[in-house]
Amino acid sequence: MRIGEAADAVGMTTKTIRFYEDRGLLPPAERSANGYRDYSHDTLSRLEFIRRSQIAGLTLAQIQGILRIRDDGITPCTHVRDVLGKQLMDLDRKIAELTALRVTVAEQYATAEGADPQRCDAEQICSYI
Amino acid sequence: MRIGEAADAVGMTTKTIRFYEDRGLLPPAERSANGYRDYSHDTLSRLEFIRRSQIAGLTLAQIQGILRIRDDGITPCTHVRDVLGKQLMDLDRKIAELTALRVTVAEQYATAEGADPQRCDAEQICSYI
DNA sequence: ATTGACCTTCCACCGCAGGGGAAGGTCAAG
DNA sequence: CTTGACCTTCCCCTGCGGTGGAAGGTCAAT
Repeated sequence: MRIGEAADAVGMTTKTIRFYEDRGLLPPAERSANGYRDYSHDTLSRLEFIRRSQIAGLTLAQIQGILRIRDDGITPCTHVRDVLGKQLMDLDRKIAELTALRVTVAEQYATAEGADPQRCDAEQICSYI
Repeated sequence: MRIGEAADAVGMTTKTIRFYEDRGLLPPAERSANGYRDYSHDTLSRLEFIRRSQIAGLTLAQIQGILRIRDDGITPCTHVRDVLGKQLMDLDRKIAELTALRVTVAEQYATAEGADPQRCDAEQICSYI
């Protein structure tokens, strides 16, 4: 199947598929006699794996790491578990950071809500921030 | 004061200060006879305002919007309140997204933790994701 | 007179995940 | 035999917030 059909099948653009090949997430594509990329069903499941991984918030570099292990003929289970564990820690850290930031901004917003614009000091641009 | 002293005073690099001038967050700097930028205390408080705003997670574009209003001689209080309100909503949305993602990843991690690598199917690359 | 620490402008680059569009080749249908 | 829909490679652009470095000017101290 040609690249456009593959793209339609997995809901990506042809640009994205070529980009993944360029980045090494896909092996160099087979070519038809006319030079067009020719994809098999294997590529589709690989693309779908990439999409599922992205939904889990993994970066292309992390996904590539998993694919490389699979391509070496090794089951990537252990590595995947580690990557997911790291992703959990990253998410916890980000959520904690944003939650702390939310507290700060909520205080500033509360101040700005019930404040007197007269007291706004040009010297420091804005007294709420 | 020269740009290096200003940078030291507020804990930024000279590169960053020139970048802010280029982006319009600072007015074109006064120049000494030798062409060096010459900063007054006003610029320092402006730079400190930028820093405080960044700590609140505002983008340079949002900060610029506030500064522009102040530069027009208007107290930016109302605008600041709106920006902070939008920032609160953005934070809530991001926290909700990350929390939902965390649930998904935690499930995948739990599966990967107690799973049998024998059942790992090469067809779909990895059965946990 | 020269060294070293500043300063100036300008252009390019980082990560991240692609998108835009030009210039040209290929193929089936009308 | 031309039109239109594909495909190819190529390089540049996006947003975000800067950072790096080259080539050159300035100034105080030695």
